[in-house]
Amino acid sequence: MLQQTQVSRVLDFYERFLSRFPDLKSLASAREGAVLAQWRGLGYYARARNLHKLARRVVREEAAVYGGVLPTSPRELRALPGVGAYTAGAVASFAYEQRAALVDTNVARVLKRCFAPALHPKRARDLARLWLIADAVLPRSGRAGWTHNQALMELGALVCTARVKHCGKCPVRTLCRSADGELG
DNA sequence: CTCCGGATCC
DNA sequence: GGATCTGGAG
Repeated sequence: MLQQTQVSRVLDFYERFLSRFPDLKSLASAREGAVLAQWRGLGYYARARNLHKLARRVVREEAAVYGGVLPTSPRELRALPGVGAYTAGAVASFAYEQRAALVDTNVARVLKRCFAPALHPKRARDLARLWLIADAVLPRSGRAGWTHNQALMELGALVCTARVKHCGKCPVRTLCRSADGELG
């Protein structure tokens, strides 16, 4: 749901959706129409269809492989419908505490401003470089990586925002290559 | 690279 | 009015 959609907008849909489909099994046994009905109003309906396919694949078709549970490595997650590089990294890091980098729109902006101001995250070439930076600054352990990734995303969501950045309140302004203000 | 939804920010 | 939002598929 959070793919290209603001958290504040997702919250209500998330609660209602999980109330209707509490786990992968219930989602897999539902009709696609029922899933889309819960999704109505949120937009990007391919996400709903992909999530439904994912549930059926994990629970039914490849139950022998997955055992009804999501895999833990980014590479395996990436192979599932609707799961790209970001979502794979987010699930591996946040759900399973694996050591995995993740670059969403927030992290891309933070890393760009902090380490590589000349890059343009919209270009695939430059985004790939930001992924390399994300991996380079990622702590060794999965547990520390969880905190690190949460911190990067929070920084992007609350301080290093897209429209109005708040460099004066930023904890890493002294090492940021794009920071405003009298401090460098 | 384009398309996909719609609320919200500026 | 345009940009932006915890992207991914065709």
